[in-house]
Amino acid sequence: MLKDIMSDTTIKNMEEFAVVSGISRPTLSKYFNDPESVRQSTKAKIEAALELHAYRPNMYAMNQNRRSTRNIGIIVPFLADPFFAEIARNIENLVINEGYRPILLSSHGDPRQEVENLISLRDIKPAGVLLAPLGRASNIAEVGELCAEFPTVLFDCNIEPLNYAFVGHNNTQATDIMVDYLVRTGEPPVYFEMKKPPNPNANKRRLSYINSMERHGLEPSIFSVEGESWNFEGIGYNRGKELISSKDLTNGTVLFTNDRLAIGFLAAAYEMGLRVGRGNGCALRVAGHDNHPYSRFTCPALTTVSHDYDAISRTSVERLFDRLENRVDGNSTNEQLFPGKLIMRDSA
Amino acid sequence: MLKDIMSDTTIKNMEEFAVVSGISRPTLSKYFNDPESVRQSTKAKIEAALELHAYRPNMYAMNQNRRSTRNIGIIVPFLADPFFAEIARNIENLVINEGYRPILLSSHGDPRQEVENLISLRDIKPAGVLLAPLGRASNIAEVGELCAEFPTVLFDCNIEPLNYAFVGHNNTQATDIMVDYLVRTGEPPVYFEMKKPPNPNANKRRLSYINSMERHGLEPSIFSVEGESWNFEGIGYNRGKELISSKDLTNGTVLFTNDRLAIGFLAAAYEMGLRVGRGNGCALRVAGHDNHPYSRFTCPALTTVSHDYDAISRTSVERLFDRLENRVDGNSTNEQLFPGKLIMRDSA
DNA sequence: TTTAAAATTTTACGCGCGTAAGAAAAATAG
DNA sequence: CTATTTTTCTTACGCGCGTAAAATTTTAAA
Repeated sequence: MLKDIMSDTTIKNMEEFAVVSGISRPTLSKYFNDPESVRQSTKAKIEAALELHAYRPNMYAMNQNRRSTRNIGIIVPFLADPFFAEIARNIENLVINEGYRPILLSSHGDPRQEVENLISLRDIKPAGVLLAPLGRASNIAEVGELCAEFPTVLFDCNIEPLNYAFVGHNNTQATDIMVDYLVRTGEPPVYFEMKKPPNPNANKRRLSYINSMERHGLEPSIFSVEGESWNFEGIGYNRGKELISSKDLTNGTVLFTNDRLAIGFLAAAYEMGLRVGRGNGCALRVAGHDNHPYSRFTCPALTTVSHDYDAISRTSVERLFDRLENRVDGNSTNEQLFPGKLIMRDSA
Repeated sequence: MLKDIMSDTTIKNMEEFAVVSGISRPTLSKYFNDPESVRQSTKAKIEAALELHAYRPNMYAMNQNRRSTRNIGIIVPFLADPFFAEIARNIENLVINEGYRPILLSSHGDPRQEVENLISLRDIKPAGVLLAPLGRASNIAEVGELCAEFPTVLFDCNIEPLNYAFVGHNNTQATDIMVDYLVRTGEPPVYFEMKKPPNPNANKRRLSYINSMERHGLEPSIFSVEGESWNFEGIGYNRGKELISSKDLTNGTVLFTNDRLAIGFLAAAYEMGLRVGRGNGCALRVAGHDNHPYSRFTCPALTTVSHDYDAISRTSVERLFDRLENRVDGNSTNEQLFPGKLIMRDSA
């Protein structure tokens, strides 16, 4: 590349770069740690030399000696879910903008993988961690140790016994507005969820559904279906087919605990000729929860409740950096929730 | 944790662990580099001590001095696409099984981000790299430098001028079997693609479509739609709506250059009351390409061509490790393609 | 049991950079 | 222009581990 052509010598370390730049090594070290910490004139000299000689400090040597690395560990439960992929992308960018290096790990829906991630995260000595736990299957003790060892912010899914910094979605309020909307606009909803949901958010949602229905003077009715994996669409599809053919679905509205189950169910309904939607001639209304990236493209488009993705990712990162840079007075509110927003589409 | 309770001393480095384990530091170093390289009896001693004292070598100190790190860089163009998320997951696991540490980066569909990734990858001094480039927007020079600097295997999308190790999907053959199937079973397909596809695979597919049609003695017909982002579903949806309302879609079958465009189109068709499928009473057949994880759940379920995901990810990793462990005679075939498989569902 | 081979220990140096302390130089204030 | 503050330079040591070489011990072979 250009830089190598212009310089006959290849810079191997900071010592050599000190020679060609005419700046002493300790000052260079200071510059690379924070470019603003040196005089403007020396900064200019360094950057001029950098243009010619293409040198980057050895990351391993740096991180071996620094009090703190600039790594931020990010762990999500299931990256193949576009929902988490989007959140991870947001968070990554925010972390980079703070001048840190995001390191993204996915637990792939597997508790053992999550523990593996927790362990291997220690190897990189992160300055901080943003962790979205698997939930029910998470190893609480291991997560607790991580929180004790590194500044950590949990997001998306809390582990309540830990009572640790958490930023997430207000499942109770979000479910409530959805139930309210459904009751106002048609048949009251029955609820569709997994018997053993991987994520405790599901419990909050179920409870909220029940409360909401009772507040409306209506009888809650819940389908709890089998299935333990993260293959939610598949579960929604298979259980949906069974349910539809069993004719148990007497009611005209189904509220799903999350969009991915609803996506699977909609495919099943379509295949079985069951017309879903809010229009005339529709046998069934369907609503979801999460505003999954694909919920716009279901048939019909899925009515759902959106997380405040933006606020949640932004706040998670902010809270972490507040702690890293000590601009926080210890124990602010542990749990920080953002309200959901009703997304009205065609399915309900 | 248990280990800390049982040992009064906290092990800070290998020196201290040498004392408590009764094994010399150089031997420990050897063990941590390859547990099988020491005598069974000493291995047992070390692992017994490890049970009691919970020590892990400092990654930064290790990697500073080792001839080669055990990091494998993995770069994918767009992780929020479940297609790539799935491939990345496969590859990650394979890399872990080889005893290496995968480091996953996403270019988020942005060429600048890709260059950033290429650069920041150098910081971790990877032993090898598995790179799925953005394609048309990729900085060929930068990718070329990476290939020259580290053992690299390209996958999913080749950068042909580089003529480098590549493992991918046989777009030509895959499109061909789809056209063949469509011609045998109904109206010959018109082709739907983006005018400026981000990925050169699209060019292969278009060409194959044209050749295939001509071989059947049929007139190729192509809709090239606008749109430059990676928001394929949105593009398929919006252009689909236009196309359907313009009545330009005289033909009864549409073959999409990829599933994500088809997913968006199917949503548009549904919304506009256009009945898609292969059965009686259907106005239009729709087929895709990729066997995207969500293609099972479209309405109707999408007929498509699948990549041999498994073979592609496995072979990519194998080829990389062949080079890393020198079990390869230099220049085997550069380009290695795996055939697609027709997935017959309800949309065509 | 003797001998050769293999594994381990001892000793010692180096990797590239962080960082501390005092001296020197440069910028700013008076 | 001198005094003071700020920044840089020089010097030096340490981080935790890889690794080389020679001495020593252990194991396997004869």
